[in-house]
Amino acid sequence: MTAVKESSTRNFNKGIALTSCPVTFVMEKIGGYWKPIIIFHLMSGPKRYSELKRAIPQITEKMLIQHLKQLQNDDLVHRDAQAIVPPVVTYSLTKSGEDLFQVLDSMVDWAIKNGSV
Amino acid sequence: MTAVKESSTRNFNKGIALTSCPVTFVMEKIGGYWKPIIIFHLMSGPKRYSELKRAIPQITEKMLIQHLKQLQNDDLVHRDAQAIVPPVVTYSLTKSGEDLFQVLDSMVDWAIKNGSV
DNA sequence: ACAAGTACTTACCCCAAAGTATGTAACCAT
DNA sequence: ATGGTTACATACTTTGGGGTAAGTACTTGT
Repeated sequence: MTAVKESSTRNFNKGIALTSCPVTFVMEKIGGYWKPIIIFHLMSGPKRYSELKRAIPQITEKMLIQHLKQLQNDDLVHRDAQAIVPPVVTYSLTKSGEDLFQVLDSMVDWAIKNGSV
Repeated sequence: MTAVKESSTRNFNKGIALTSCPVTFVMEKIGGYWKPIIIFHLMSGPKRYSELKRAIPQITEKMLIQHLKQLQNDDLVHRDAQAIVPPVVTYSLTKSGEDLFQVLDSMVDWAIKNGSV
C-alpha cells in the first residue's frame, strides 16, 4: 500500500530527464562512481576482464561486471568472448564510447584548472 | 556499533577519487540529478532563488537550496543576499562555474550525436 | 483579518546504488 | 586431490540521494 503516486515528482522526472535534458542524458550513461573510471581505462585500448580488475584494484567484481553490462546496454562498450577454456573475454569501446573522449578530456581540463589539489 | 571498517572499500575510495582521478573529481562537483540543471540555468545569467524555482518547477525547495549550498561550498556558485525585507537573494556562477561551460557543452555535443532520441 | 510571496528549515521516509561475502564450472599445474 | 585461474552469479546489508510534507519570520496587498 506504499504505492508511488503516479503524478509524483519521481515519475515525472524520468520523462523530462530523458527527453529534454542532454546533460542528464549523459549523466545517466556515465554517471555513478565507476563508469568513468572503467571507460578511462578502456581508452588506452581493449582490455580483458581480469586486466580491468587488476587496473582498478578497488572495484569489486560485482561492480565491475554490473557496470560493464550497463555500458554494453548503452552501446558504449563491446564484449568479445572466445568460446575456449579458460574463457577469454575482451572489452573494448564502441564508436560512441570512443567519442566520450572529448567529454572526459574537457573534464580533466577543468579539474586541472580548478582542482583544489 | 555499525561503524564502518577503516579498511573498507568505501573509505579507501574517498582517497583515490579525490587525489588521483580528475573525472571523478568533476563528478563529485556536478554529479547528481539536479546540479547540472541548476548550473545550466545560471549559465544565462544570475538568477534569484524564486526565479530558479520557477525555471525548474519539478525541483523541490529542499533540493534547490541543498544543491545551491553544495555548489557554494565547491565555489561554483556565488550567493548575494541583500539585507532588505522581503529578502532578495541572487545566485550567480563563479569563474570556476562559468568554466564548466566547456564540459557541459561537450556533453551536449555527445548527446546530440549519440542520443537515441 | 487573511492570503500570498520571499527564502529558507526541519523531520521523516523510500529506494536504488554500492559494498560484503560466498559460490560456480571448467580447466591446468603441482 | 588440492589449489589457482578465468569470468562471472547471487544473496544479503548498508548508505546516501532524493522526495514528501509541513513550519518559520516578516511584509505587502485586499
